[in-house]
Amino acid sequence: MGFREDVKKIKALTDENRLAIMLALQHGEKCGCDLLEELNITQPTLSHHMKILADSGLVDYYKEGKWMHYSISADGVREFREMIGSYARCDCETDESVSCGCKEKK
Amino acid sequence: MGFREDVKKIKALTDENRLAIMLALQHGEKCGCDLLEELNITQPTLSHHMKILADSGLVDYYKEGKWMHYSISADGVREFREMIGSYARCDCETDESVSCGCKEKK
DNA sequence: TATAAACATAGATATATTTCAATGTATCAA
DNA sequence: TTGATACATTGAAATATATCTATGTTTATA
Repeated sequence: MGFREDVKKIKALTDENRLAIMLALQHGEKCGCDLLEELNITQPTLSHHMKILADSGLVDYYKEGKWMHYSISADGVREFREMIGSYARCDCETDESVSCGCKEKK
Repeated sequence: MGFREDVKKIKALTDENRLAIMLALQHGEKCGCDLLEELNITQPTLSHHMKILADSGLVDYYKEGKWMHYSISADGVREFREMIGSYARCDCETDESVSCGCKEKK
């Protein structure tokens, strides 16, 4: 099972600061210094979070001189949502023939 | 910001066993004993994970005699995906006028 | 070259999470 | 009533995570 990679990607969104960063990037790219002003965290902490978001594929980045520019990855977002959808889904027409073994234990 | 609750919900899917449980429930409800047979974990560990999934709203349950019956919550899944989509999204037509402050520092 | 700015890395600490063994509770059956 | 089954709770141990301070690296500028 390749759950480990998916868990790692989903963990990108399990931190309040990283959620705030995703919202901050929704209207276009920003550099690290801009993000630092919006979030009450230190620069090393921001660096830590941006690495996690970039590794997940949700955030793209490029370096321009001294500045790192971050933006939401449209492809990353699409793939992320598809991946989430593969777990957060249900076959709503429940097939009783595959229901649980307790039925037979009665 | 109400990020804390969303982080808590997203954490429901950041464990390999809980992802396996979501897949195991995709074709209909199952009782705890069935899930125990599929997952190489102890009963208290399963109980722990089911509580987290139920608290997130992704999984419904009811008790029937000795047995707990678990199933995917269609409403929970829909709300979960909408919540994820509020963070994993981008306004793809980037408005340059709102780009980051570094532009002016040059 | 020397300095400053932006960012990354290393190390330490506090907290959170996963897991299990042991035990408790509720339900059913003999 | 007694024993067995299914599940929950408690407490402990190992691991992971978030955060900071201190420091290193890269780039631009005086």
